[in-house]
Amino acid sequence: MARSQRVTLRDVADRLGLSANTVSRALTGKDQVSESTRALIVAEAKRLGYVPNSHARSLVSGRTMVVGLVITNPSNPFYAALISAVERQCRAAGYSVLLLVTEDSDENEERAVQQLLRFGVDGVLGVATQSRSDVWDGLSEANIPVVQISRDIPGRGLDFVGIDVESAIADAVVRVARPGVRRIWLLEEDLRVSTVAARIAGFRRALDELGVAHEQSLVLKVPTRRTSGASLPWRPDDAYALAANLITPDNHPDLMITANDYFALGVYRAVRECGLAVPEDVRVLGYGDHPFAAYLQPALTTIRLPADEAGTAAVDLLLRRIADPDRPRTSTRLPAELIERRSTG
Amino acid sequence: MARSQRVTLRDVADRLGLSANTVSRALTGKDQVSESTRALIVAEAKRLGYVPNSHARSLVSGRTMVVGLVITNPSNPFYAALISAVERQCRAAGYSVLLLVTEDSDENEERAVQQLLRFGVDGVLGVATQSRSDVWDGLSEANIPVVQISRDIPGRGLDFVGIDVESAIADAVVRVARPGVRRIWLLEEDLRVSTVAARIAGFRRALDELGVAHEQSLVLKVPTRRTSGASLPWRPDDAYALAANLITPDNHPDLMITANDYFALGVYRAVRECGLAVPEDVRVLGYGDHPFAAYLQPALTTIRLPADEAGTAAVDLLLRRIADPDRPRTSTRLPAELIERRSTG
DNA sequence: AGCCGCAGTGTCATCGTTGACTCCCTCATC
DNA sequence: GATGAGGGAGTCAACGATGACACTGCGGCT
Repeated sequence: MARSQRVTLRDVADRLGLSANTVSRALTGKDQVSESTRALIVAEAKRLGYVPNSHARSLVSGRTMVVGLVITNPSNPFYAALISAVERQCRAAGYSVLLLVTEDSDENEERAVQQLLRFGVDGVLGVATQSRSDVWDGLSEANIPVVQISRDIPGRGLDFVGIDVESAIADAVVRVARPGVRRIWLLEEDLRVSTVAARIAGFRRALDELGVAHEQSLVLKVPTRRTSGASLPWRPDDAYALAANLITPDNHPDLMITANDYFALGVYRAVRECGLAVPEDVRVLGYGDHPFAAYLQPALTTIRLPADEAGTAAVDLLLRRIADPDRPRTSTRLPAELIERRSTG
Repeated sequence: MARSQRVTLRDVADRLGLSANTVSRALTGKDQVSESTRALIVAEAKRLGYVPNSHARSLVSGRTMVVGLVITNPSNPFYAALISAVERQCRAAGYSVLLLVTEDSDENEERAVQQLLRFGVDGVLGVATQSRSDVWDGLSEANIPVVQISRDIPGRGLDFVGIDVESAIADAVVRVARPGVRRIWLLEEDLRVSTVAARIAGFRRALDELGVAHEQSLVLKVPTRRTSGASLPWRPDDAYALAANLITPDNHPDLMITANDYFALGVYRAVRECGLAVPEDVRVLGYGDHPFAAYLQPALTTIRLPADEAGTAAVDLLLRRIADPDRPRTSTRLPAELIERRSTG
């Protein structure tokens, strides 16, 4: 198999006795070419299998038609859905997606930003690790627009699209806590990110609205293992271990809120194993509405996150920002919907 | 905010009264530069915030340090894990990942290949739609190595890394079907892809080994909805609808195999609702070992897929292929492990 | 002293495409 | 028939980096 050289504009031009520039104009739809030669050129380009070289084009035009997508962990179903939505929306607009995974590590995030700078992407969509707030400054300095997704770094002048986590949790807890519910626990991730903070804030707000003393309540943190592998960030086992240690027939919450539906699996087991029942003794409220939630016994009440809308909105916002770098900064928080099922009675 | 021009080699060179070429040599680690000037250059480059332009580099070198990853649906947990593993392995080798999603559509797949050609990626990892077998030829013609993942298109001379689905299913079914099991049903996806074919083949092989008449068995296909959205490809509801229609106390399989664990959720409900029990009346064998499987009631026996290993192996293979285009074609099928739990008795 | 070799630099061309500019010819106009 | 306008095409430079090659000294050798 001969190492076939790639077909260039010149190849097409030489075949037809034209200049490379004319071929370029013809193929990019400029109007300084007669329709007859354009037809010739298009036909010949197709015949030779001409494919434009995007690097050469980027080099001279300064645009790449590539968007960077920085994600902490694609196995997180919310981010997986986000990736799909972002890719689809970018594709529709003619952009390609360069995917960078940070695994929630500082160092990877920095390297990702570096890669994006080398590439000179036209824009970036990113879920920040949030352990440092200045990591993304390099992009701003290079005039590359950044839209933060899900996690907000305030004060950096970046656009943001996320979910109104605090209200979602607050409203859901109030809704789900019927009279008689006094002890409410929250089973959280052990991460220093704004979404966790927002869930805790929503939880507290609910306690206030319900008039429940904060002392009766508890925020538990499931130790986070940095999954270096390609696995789900949340392990039901970890939630189970923590819950099983604390829940006894004499000491248990009336309502348990979990940071995700996978943790709820662990809680179900812990509750069951000490002879209690969901929802009679312990009501459970999940988060994320993963597809299995409706099929648990009892079916899990949870909060559905609009991942698809968030991804689409983020891309739309980014494209508008690329088109007009001077438009005012935007911060959008989409509402999340409570899905009531049997686990809350 | 002034539209800050990007810092180039020339900028660094001019500052120091050197030529651009010397700066290039210093920064790329060539040995024709004195250590003293190299130190000067490195310091100045850092001070100015120099970032190499990858497009310029690609243009002249012909290499991009980018790998294309073509996936049908990132919300499929197996592919999500694959994405993570591929990205991590590529990152470790200094490659970036361009992500293209096909949504199992012909047209998108073709566009993806086109994009990869424009980009001149150094290699491609792809899950093929398999509705046409020649879509990937363009890449081969351009001497871009392709490693097929999970789904194999034979006869195209492409490297392949996948899972030995047929043996996994065959062995698992034989293992799980204790004496007394006569009627075995398989609940499949309705897709014309090789993995589905392999599961069916494994199923048939198991029937033969068990000496069960094929007439007593059934392959059911859950109608596939093309999820244009960013959602899971498998809906428990669909499996439930199909299973609930066919399973009655008088007419039910002794063992039900499902193409994925989400379908098993639907089967659980269908079995339960007609007054039967898992595993006493109907044993259930899932596929994929999704994290909730261990937490179902009863816990689901299923097959664990080595997504992480597959992704890593695929990247390793691709890199070796890039290094040596003439090495013989490789086809690897990783074994999958049966995880026995209560749903099979 | 004269020559060679080599480390350390600079110069030039090149990758493929596009933008700015120039050129030429035709056709309409007076 | 001279003039101008303008469509259609070509020429040249440039984007930023790198490879090939040329050049400059300096030290060591004969």
